[in-house]
Amino acid sequence: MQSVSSSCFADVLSEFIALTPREREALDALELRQRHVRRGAILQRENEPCGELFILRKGLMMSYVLLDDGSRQILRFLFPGDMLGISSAIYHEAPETLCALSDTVVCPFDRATLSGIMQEHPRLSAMILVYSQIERVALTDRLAALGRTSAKARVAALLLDLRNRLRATDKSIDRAFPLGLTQEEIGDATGLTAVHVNRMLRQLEEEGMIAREGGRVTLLDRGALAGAANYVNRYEGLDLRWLPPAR
Amino acid sequence: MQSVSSSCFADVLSEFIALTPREREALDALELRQRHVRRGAILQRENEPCGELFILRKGLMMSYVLLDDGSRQILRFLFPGDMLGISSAIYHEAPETLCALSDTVVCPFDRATLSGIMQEHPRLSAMILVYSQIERVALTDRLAALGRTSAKARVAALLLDLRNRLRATDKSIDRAFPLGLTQEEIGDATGLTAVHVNRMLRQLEEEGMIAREGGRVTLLDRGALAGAANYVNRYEGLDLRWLPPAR
DNA sequence: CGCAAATTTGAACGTAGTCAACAAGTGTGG
DNA sequence: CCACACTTGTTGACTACGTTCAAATTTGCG
Repeated sequence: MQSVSSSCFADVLSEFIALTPREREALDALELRQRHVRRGAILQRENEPCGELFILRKGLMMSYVLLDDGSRQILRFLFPGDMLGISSAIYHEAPETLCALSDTVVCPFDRATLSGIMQEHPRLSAMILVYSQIERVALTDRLAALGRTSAKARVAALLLDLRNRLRATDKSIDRAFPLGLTQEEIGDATGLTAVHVNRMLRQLEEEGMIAREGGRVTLLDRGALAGAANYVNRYEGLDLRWLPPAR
Repeated sequence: MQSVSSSCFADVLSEFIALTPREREALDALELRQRHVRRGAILQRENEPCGELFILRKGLMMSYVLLDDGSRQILRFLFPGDMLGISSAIYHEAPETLCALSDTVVCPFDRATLSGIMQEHPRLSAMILVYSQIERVALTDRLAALGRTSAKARVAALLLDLRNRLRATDKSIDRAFPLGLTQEEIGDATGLTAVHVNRMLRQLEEEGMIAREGGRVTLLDRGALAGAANYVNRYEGLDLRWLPPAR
């Protein structure tokens, strides 16, 4: 664990509002320490007491729950700049597991630091609420996908979402990106079996909507994919004019 | 629309923390006005600009999205004391529709009022964040249910959840409660067809887990239902010791 | 190079969907 | 108070999407 300078979370917020120096300084407190987490390692386990929150600085993680028949539901993929474990912080025991999908770097901080920011910076409080609401809406989109769309649509939506979220931190990504997930993981995110995910990917490929080679996916026809998936990018279309003034 | 006195939302928060007079007064600002909404009426429509937020004071509502094949996914049932439309407030256009399932009373307020509370009352900001996280976790439970559990388990989970949420505002409810939903609505919430919901209810009844008569449901064996559903009440087990001090 | 994990494919199966018809409520207006 | 229309609930027969199981093949990694 070593000390670092500027906040990754602040960079994400800067996409939407101009942070004041004081605000930026307060956010830096979230990322004073950093910890390396190897691929496959678990940062927080479901039903265990949860001490810390984290900012994900580098790499890809996921949150999931295990059902008592042993099956897994992946709730969310986590990208650099995401705040991890807010929902766990409000419970005595974590409602979900956090696990690294690649080698990652996270910055741990405690509830008191969050509490301090909420005391001193109403506009940052509001932005944290906004972020948790964006996540909420993204979850409802996935709920609708699992409840009411076909296997092909769910896989297409996942590919589009991955592409957009990767692009948020790496503007060089356009049509192609490294998948970084096994077909079993795609299945656990979309409520399908790995076998059926395979068939759906193949079908999307045969229909010319995507191409695959060596773990990389290319979205050949984003329009057609979006149509098949009725996908909405929830990081767009925000209205933040009502936020409290910066302090 | 007429003026009323004490806040319904404050009552909900009081279950978890002791509000100061100043805090209670600030929350009263959310419920200065009230509006009656008839069964079936729509309070906010998906993809339309969203002006107001609401506190639900009386009755039952739901939020849902429509997919472009015309199918509907019900995202959440809303009960007295719930804050409605936070997620809509952060977007230019509402991501979901709000619709009354019974005759209801809501208290409309605007973003500026919320913003004002967040400026003056850090602990209330934190509680609003806590509430949105409880809702988030409840959504992930449903995501896991749709992705990874059987039709019977989803229906059982919905019945348990309805019972617990109704009981939160009416302690007289124990085993029996008025369902207040059509089988089609249960299907749209659980990702099933009305026909299959009917079969599942019948099966739960035949197995002695529930009883039905005239729109009322009785949960005869909550343990067995909870087992079939792996259901967790997310309004329990909170850890709020870290909240900022009241102001 | 050798092993384990991941992917691919086929065949059989089963859960839930679809379609259709009928019954039971529910509310409205005559 | 009844007649009618409409919504909701119920049931059966058939269909289909996605699962399960199994085996072969490829990929990635130590």
